[in-house]
Amino acid sequence: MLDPKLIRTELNAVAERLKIRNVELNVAHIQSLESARKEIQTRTEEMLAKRNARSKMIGKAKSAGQDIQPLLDDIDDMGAQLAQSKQQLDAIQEELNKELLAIPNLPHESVPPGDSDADNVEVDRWGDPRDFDFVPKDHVDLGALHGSMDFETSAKLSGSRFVILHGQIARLQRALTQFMLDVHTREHGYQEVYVPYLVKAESLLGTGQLPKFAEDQFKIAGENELYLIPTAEVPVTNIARDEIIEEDRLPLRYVCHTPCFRSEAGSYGKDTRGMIRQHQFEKVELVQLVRPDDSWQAHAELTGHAEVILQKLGLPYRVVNLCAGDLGFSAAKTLDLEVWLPGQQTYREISSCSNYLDFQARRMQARWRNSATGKPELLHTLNGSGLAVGRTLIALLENYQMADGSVRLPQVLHPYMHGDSIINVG
RNA sequence: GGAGGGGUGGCAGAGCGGUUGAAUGCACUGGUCUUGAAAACCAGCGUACCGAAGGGUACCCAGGGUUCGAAUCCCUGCCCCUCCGCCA
Repeated sequence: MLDPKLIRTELNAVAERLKIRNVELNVAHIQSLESARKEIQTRTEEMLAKRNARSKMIGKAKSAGQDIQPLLDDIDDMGAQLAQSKQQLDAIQEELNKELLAIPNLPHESVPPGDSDADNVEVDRWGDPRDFDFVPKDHVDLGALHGSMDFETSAKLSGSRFVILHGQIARLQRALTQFMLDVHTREHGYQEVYVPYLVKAESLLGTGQLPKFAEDQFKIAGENELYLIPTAEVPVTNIARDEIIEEDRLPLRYVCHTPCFRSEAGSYGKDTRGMIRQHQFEKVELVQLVRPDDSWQAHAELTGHAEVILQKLGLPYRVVNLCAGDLGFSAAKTLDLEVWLPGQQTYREISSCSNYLDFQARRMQARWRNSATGKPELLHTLNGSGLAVGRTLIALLENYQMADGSVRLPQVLHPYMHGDSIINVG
């Protein structure tokens, strides 16, 4: 959520800035709501003040032992009027709040203009795509060759966009997860957390998936309103919801491995082949809660932490600055890491590292105590994949395949594979 | 699933329906004292909204209700705790 003060005082400037996202703010509507709110609130509070003063007088008279009956007789009935005024105020505040919750974050000045991923700007590139002396297969063909990536049986169990992994490939996914967690906890100073995979609507509201993107979430049946998490970002960031964190505990750096569940509504026909876009996938997520002054520095560091994984695995990638049109709802800026996939001859997103500034923190009331002012102030929140495990698995298979379909594993993974250096076919 | 007990400021913890935004302690900030620190003492110390200001309004888990007046009484919901049962 944007600062309501900003909406009140700089509405036109906010609307102007949001145009870069192709978001058209209904300025007139918000302005009329706001001025109505002001008027009704003032009127309501005046009535309340009158009522309070009167009641206080009765209380004084009574404690002084005076007869309060004349005072009671004198009271005109303003109850109905007050109730009506209160109701109007509630209604208008609710509507105003609804409007505010639907406004996306303001893009940072370094965010390039543009409408789609075609307008994203490459800012860095690491590693050279390997030269193959044979035609590299994609991960689906490789998986089939190994007999350990099964989309037919998973479809029988659960429908499309699921997978069953077997044997060494299943183990490789687990190895990658352990490897990533170890690097981030041992080398980058993150604390490992384990969190619930089902969350309340409030938590999704806090990070910005609700109310606008309800159709992207899996909501479970049952008496409790719970959702499967689309990313560990939701439970981990919400740890700080309604909390005031002491300054000496900052920055908080969490790393968390969870499955992620996405309905992928609206992506029909997109990435239907293989493991690129699944309803369920594994991810290792980095989350940081920092002092506002530190968030851009933290964003650069966090992105670097995700890059380290790709570098250690020897996977070529590029860094892309998302254009305004491709930027997520809550983010002020996002750097995507895109890994090279020889089977597709293209770079594909494997990590998304975002700074949300105080946008999520305001929704969640996640605060810290500023020792300079002594006051609680909003935190800045950030997160990034470190990395998407399923896509890393794909990238490894495709980049390290050999002519016969076997896969040579990078050194760093050998300990996690019980010393195996190659995944052989058959 | 059964039976009880709770949700009050950063924390702990009081609070006959009336001058309570809320005692007290801790923590925190400033001051006195001290070479310095500790201790002691004094003072200050919630959040949000409206207003140029004086000031006003709201908030004691949430939502309703009773009342001239609700942290305090009633109802509903949510959450937590204890005991019993069941269970990976």
